[in-house]
Amino acid sequence: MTKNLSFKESFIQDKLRTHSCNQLRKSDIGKQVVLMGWVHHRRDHGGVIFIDLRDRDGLTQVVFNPAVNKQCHEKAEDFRNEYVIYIEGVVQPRPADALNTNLPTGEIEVMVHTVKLLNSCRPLPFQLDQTTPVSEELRLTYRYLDLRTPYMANIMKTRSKVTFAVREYLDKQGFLEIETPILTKSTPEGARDYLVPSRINPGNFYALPQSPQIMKQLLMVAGIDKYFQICRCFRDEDLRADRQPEFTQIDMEMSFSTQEEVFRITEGVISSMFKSGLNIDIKLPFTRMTYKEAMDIYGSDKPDLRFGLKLFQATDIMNNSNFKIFNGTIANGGVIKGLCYPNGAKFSRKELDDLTSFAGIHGAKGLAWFKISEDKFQSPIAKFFSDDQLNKLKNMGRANTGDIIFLICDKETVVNQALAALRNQLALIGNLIPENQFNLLWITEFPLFKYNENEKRLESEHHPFTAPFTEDIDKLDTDPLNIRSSSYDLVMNGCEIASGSLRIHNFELQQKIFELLNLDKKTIQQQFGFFIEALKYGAPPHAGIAPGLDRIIMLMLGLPNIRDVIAFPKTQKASCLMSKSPSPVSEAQLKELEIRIPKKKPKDA
RNA sequence: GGGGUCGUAGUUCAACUGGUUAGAGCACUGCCCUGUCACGGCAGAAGUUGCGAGUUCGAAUCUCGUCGACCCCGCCA
Repeated sequence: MTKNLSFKESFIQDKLRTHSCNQLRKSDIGKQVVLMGWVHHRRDHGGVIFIDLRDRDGLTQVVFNPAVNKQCHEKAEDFRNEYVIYIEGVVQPRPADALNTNLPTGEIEVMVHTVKLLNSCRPLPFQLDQTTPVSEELRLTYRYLDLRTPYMANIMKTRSKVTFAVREYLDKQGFLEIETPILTKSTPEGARDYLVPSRINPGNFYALPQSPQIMKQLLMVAGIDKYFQICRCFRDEDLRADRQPEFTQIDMEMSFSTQEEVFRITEGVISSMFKSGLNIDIKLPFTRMTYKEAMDIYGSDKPDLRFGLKLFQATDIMNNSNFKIFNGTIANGGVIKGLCYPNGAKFSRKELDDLTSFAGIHGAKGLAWFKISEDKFQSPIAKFFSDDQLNKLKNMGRANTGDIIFLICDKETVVNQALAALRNQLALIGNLIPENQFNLLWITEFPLFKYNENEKRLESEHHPFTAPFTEDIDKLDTDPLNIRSSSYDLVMNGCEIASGSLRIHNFELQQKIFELLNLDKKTIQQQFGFFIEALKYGAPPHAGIAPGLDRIIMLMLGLPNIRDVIAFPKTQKASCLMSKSPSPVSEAQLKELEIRIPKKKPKDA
């Protein structure tokens, strides 16, 4: 047992703290106080010992002076980093030359006259003083230590405040918070489900919800009128910096509602989050843009509007040249789009090669570039084009001397995807993105369907419960790919942070949509039968949206990944380094579930 | 499934082109120090260079495989 640690003493009995470690100020001088917390730093001068006592909220310097209390001082000699201690003492002013202006409590200190060791601490796997960086691998393995750091503690506090603000706002707007099942039903379409085997019904599985979509619509049928839930969603897909297999949505649904009302409520939710989390007043209402506009000008349905670099059409200008690759691609239905990057003529050959391979990662087969100098177009392919073409290109890109124009020629989807990625990349390397700016943007009028080339069938762009755009509804049988939907996304700084739609509340229309998605009658009946049935019993018109809580907080705090806003996140391989999950289970457990794991074949077999 | 970056003491990093006993800061241990706040001083302990093969007289360094972390593509209604 650690020196000086007695089990008896280590329980605090009936004593409570009088203050947190970020509470005492000059006005408290003279008070008797009780503080408890962690030893953040110990400074031992042989005589007097200073300890920075830390809790969630901050630091307070506590002083052990042998001249004041010998026993306390002797105990403090053995204290080490992260020991948990109890102190009683008197708040006193610091000497005028020993103030610490870096600490809110820096004008005072507590002279200790009673001390108890509540717990000791082994040497740490990493230091918590944030003076040296720590690998994330280690932080995740000892997440409970990582969460003690002011950095993580502050994120958790902000997250809590923001979440509370959401509840408060939606409660005032008349929303009911209702929980929906975590053990629910697997449905086709969408992401891969996490499955949970049923012991009582062997061979059958629950699915964890990708979102409570159907349940919240059923709550509308149930007359709940306005529902919300801060709910966990699960999707068994590969992870990214901004994607975790379980994440939290602010799930909302409202009856007898319109897009305008959903926007108003959502803008209220978001602005209350910013107000409570950052004390920032977000400008309302948010900007709006149609999907078509966004794709035309930015090549993306989540454009970052904090910088320009708009795309332009160059198909007509650059067609019919001596450059056969362009001509051929256009003849096959391809397009040329481009963007002008100011002062880009100074890019080296290596930088351009890097940008070309970057475009390649995002699907482009090549990246054409034209450096603009006085009366000259420097480019490996300039020779294939007439002066007239090149001048028109310069005009189209509004290029000046010293700029560079990039062109990509391919199928429109590829062109847009690659140029949108290139646009973001150029903004990044050119430092064109202003800091501390929050650009919120509604994208509307998404297509209802997209075509899945592999499966040769229509897929929902949003989800199958999305209502078609009223004006386009008669195209269902004739021109489904050109139907717009009543769905909308909210984009912040080029990141999708919410997605929603007006829903289908008519069972015949819902059935029709399922059929267009090429789901056979049996599947529809098995997977969605109960839902279609519900729509037959007086389902009201309803609409909803689901902002992603983790992502919004990540962006609000300007963090590079979503893991930092989640207390116990998973690694890119979806495992928890701390608990080592997922992990094998016992034969007995598997037997109970009637699950057999096939033996792994040796690799060379 | 694919591409890329990385893995050295508890930790953060170093170790030149393959060449002596793999070094330093912090943490840790011991001693000293009564106004520090990333306190200071002296001394010490601490290494399967992720793991496994291979090349070589010789591997932290080169090659292959494997495990893990991160970023990206595919995927994510």
